[in-house]
Amino acid sequence: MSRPPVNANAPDLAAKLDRGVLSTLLGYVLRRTQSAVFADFAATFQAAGAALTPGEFGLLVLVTRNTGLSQMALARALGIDRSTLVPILDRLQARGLLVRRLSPTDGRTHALALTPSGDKALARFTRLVRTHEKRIASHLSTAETRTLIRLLEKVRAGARSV
Amino acid sequence: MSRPPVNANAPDLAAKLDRGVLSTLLGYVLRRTQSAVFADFAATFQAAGAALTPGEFGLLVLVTRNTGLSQMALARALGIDRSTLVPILDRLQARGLLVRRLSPTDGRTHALALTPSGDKALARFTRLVRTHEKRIASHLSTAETRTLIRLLEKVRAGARSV
DNA sequence: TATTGTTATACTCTATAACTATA
DNA sequence: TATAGTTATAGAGTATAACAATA
Repeated sequence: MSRPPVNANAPDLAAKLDRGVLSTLLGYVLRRTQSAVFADFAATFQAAGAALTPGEFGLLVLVTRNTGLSQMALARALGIDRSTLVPILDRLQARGLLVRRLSPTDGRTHALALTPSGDKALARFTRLVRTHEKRIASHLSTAETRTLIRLLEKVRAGARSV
Repeated sequence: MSRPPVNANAPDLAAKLDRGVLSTLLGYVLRRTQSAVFADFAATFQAAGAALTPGEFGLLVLVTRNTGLSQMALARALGIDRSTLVPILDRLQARGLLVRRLSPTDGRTHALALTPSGDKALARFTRLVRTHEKRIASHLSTAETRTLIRLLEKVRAGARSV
C-alpha cells in the first residue's frame, strides 16, 4: 500500500548536508520519521521471512474486525479509490489470505473475509508488528509514547480542517 | 517524491469501522497523520495555484543550501537511488527551477543549482509551507510542537537501529 | 438512475541492471 | 577499476473514465 521508501537510514549517515529550516518543519520531520519507521517495518518482516506492507496489515485487521464488509466500505476506510483496492485484494486473495464472498443481500457487493489461513497469518503478522512497535518506541518511555500518539492525533485533526 | 495519498480526510468521516488495536499502534497513527499532512500540503499549494510535493520542496531547499552538490550527494541526502533522482530533476529542470551545470573539477558529476527563477519560486513555496505548517500545528501549543518534533526524532533514532 | 466492482489507462515513486563517459 | 549520470525495465500505489451487473 502506501509508498515504500526503504531508505531513511543509511543515507543520513553519508549525507551531512545543510538542511536549513527543514529540520524545524513538522511536516518534514514527520515524513522522515515515517520513512524510517516504514523501513523498520519492512526489515522486521523480511528478517522473519514474511512479506507484508503496513498498508496490507491495516487492511487485514480492518477485514478481520469487520468481516463481510464490502470493497467500497473498505476503500473508504483506507482512504483509497475502489479501483485502487482491486489489485491489492487480488494479491492478498492470490496468497490465500482473504476471500471475496458473494453477498447474500446485495448482488453488487462482495463480502470480504479472511480465510482460516489468513487468520493464522494475521496472528503471526501481529506478533511481528509488536516487535517492530517495540523497537521504534525503544527510545521512548510509555508516557512519551502515549503523548506522541496524542499529539499526532492533534496534528491529524488540524490537517483535516483544510 | 514520496507517495501521494490525497486521502486520509474524507474517508474517516464515512468509515467508522472497528480498527481494533490499530489506533494504539504508533506506526499506524504515524502513517495516518502523515497522510493527512500530505493532503493538507497538497491542498495548500493547490489553493495557491502552485504545484509542488513535499519531496520536491525538500529537494529544492537542499539544493539552494548546498549549491553545486552532485546528484549522487543529493540522492544520498534524500535517501533515494541515483536513478530515481533523474526524472525528478528532469521535471524541475523542465520547469526552469533548477539547472545541471558541468562540474569544473570532475567531468563525471553535475553541479546542481537553482535558477534565479527557482530561487524566487522557492521563496514563494516557503511562504506556502509556513501557512501549511501553521495549520497542521494549529491544535498544538508551541511547546507541544517542540515536544512532538523531539519525540519523532527519538522514534527515528529507534527505527534507525534496525 | 445510482451503486459496486472491474478494466483500461496514465502518473509517480521506487529499485536493479546495464551502458557511457570520466577519473 | 571505480564512480557519476543515464536509460531500460519492472513493480506498486495512486487516480480517472468507462463498462457490466445489480439495485
